[in-house]
Amino acid sequence: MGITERREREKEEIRRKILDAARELFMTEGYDKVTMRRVADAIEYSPTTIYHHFEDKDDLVEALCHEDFAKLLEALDPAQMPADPIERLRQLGLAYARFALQNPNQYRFMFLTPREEHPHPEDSPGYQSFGVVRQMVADAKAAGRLRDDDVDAMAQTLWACVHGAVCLVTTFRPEQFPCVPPAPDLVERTVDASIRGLLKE
Amino acid sequence: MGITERREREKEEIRRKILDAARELFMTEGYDKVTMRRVADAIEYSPTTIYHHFEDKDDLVEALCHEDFAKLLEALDPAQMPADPIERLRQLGLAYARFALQNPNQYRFMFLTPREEHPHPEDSPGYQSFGVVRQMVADAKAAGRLRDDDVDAMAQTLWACVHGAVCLVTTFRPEQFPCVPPAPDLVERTVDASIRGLLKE
DNA sequence: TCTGTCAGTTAACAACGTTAACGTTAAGAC
DNA sequence: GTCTTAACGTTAACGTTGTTAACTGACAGA
Repeated sequence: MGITERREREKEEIRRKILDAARELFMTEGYDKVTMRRVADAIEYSPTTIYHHFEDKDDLVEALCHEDFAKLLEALDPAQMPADPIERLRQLGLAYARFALQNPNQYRFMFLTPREEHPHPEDSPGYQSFGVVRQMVADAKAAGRLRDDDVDAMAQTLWACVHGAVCLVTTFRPEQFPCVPPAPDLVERTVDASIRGLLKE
Repeated sequence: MGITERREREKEEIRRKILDAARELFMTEGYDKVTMRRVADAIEYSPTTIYHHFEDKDDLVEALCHEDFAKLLEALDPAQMPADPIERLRQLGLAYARFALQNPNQYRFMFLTPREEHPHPEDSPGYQSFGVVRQMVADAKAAGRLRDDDVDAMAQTLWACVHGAVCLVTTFRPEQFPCVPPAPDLVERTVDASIRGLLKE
């Protein structure tokens, strides 16, 4: 049975090659510039080959971003956060923002592109990432530090605020910002303000 | 000179027709579905004609959104807001969100599409819209209600938070939300939390 | 040795943004 | 009244995109 295994391995290898080439293009030039032909050129295969490994372009980019959700989940590792529940939340927000600013194109696709697709399954990194936020909010609430009872709503509120800040910063170049360029610490300020807005008192 | 005037008028009319047809497509089906050919079909002209009125597709959509910035500015009319500076800010945030939720496709193009283009000129509705926010934050600060001194940074923070909430709500359908569907009042909650996060005390 | 599967190819399709080349119309110059 | 010129419209094409049908060749298993 070593032959079919080698076949499997080879198939996996070229799938990997496609993903790597696509990621390179995606990170440096964005979604539009990832054309099937350019990816094919990069790996020195014909465009049709890609369709033997991915259903279509969206499926390819989806696979790319599936991997990135795993990276996001890693970046949010609670083990690396301080003990104080509020300080933990703060560091979580900053880690999330750091990921977004370091991978703006992936971030756009992950959180800014409407999907026809079904929800993330419960064991997916995407689902789990939100679970981390939710858990930390629940902890802060259990510690009596939050003003509200609805953990989900509070977690979503925090997420929304940080999401908004990184969207603005990654969409507009500084000189395109309305009136004045973005405060250099806009993301931090947003994290702080949104958390403060949920605190008791 | 009545003739050249009629010519002008006719030219303006077809420009209007193009814009209206494009807006219809844009609102109901989104940016991708606005193809030059479909717009041309809708107004019963050849695609080439559009190029006599707009430089290219982006120029067309840009013109569309220029009109929408004017609508946004209208929607933010401070005259319709209550007197209390904090309550004013709150109503401003809600009005902004209402505009975004009612015109999701335009909103995406206005605030979520990276532009090569230069900043909005000072007298443009886009620039002025942020001016409204800025002014209300300045008023609240003058009333001694805010904790911080940097008016621009605070205005941007508020903007970021509301922006984030409407982005999430317009990007994901409820069943695609991670873990649980969005709190029905997520936008309100975000407005409230972000303002609260800037208050003195 | 034959057969069927599977990974890869070429060549084409339809749709897109865009443009060159070509009418047609009519305003303004003489 | 005739000529020129500009404006506005057309058709037909170019190059690019995602995608697919139809073929080719290798090779495991009977």
